Amino acid sequence: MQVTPAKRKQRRKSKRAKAHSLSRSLCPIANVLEVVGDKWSLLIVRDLFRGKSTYGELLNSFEKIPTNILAERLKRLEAAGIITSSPYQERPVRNAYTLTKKGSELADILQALVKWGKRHIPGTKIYANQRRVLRKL
Amino acid sequence: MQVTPAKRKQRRKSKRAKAHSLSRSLCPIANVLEVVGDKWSLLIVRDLFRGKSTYGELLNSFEKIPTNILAERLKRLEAAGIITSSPYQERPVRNAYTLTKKGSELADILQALVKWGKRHIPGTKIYANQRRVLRKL
DNA sequence: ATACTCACTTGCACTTTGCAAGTTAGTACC
DNA sequence: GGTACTAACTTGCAAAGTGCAAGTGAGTAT
Repeated sequence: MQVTPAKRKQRRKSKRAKAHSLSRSLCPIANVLEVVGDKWSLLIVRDLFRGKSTYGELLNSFEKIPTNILAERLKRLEAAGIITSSPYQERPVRNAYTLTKKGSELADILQALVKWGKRHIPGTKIYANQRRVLRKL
Repeated sequence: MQVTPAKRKQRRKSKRAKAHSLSRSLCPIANVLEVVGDKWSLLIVRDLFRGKSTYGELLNSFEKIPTNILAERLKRLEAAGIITSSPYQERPVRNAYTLTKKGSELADILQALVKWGKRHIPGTKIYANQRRVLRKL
């Protein structure tokens, strides 16, 4: 109780302007990659398709996403309207992350990735559960 | 004249082992993202679909890819069997980059990205030329 | 009161990116 | 043969991002 919080945020401002032209591109490909064009975002979406929903479940993905990256990506994905978080229980509050309609429509992209990967990268597999979920959409 | 001696500067080795588990994943999504899951690779592929082929043409993409990034990505994409480079003229040697069959089959992924982007990101467009090329495949 | 769990947050070393400037090989003109 | 120019990279370096481990806070269990 007596512990002083003293949270010093001290966020370092970027000195270099972030005004990179990618975001101003009219190309839908460039714009989509701005949102989900990194190594982890689509894996999080994949896991949500697979039925995971809590922070802990997502953290235990096979690829072992670092916890700070997961937290940051969840914020970004929520800000982008791809996922929503809502408490599934009070006391203690536990949030569940779920795909929005916009997010669930990423299924086409995941399917295309799976199709290409299975054809061109040896040794890849798809889990039955995931296939079923992706088929449905 | 003789072929110039390869001036191989010593590549800085990473001190931290790069043995991240992503590459060991069986999931095709994770594996595909290992290869093209960054901000630039698929834009290069997009431009090759659009008909660009030389280094200079790719450098002048709307999104202004930095030149060292372009050079590095071209090497990676070639190593991954997604593109090939071949001289289209001698004296001076000029190389043209083209998609392999494996690379051209990324069209499905690009199409899925375009479809989702047009639906969910306002202000995006697709160029007639690109649409035609992507339709063909 | 102590230990434990979940869901994060913070600190920091290391890595990747992005910008600019430099290099290499050739052509063009004078 | 000297300067100018072009294409295709390469290099240097600071800024931004990533990944690991450790810390935090709210709540539960004993």
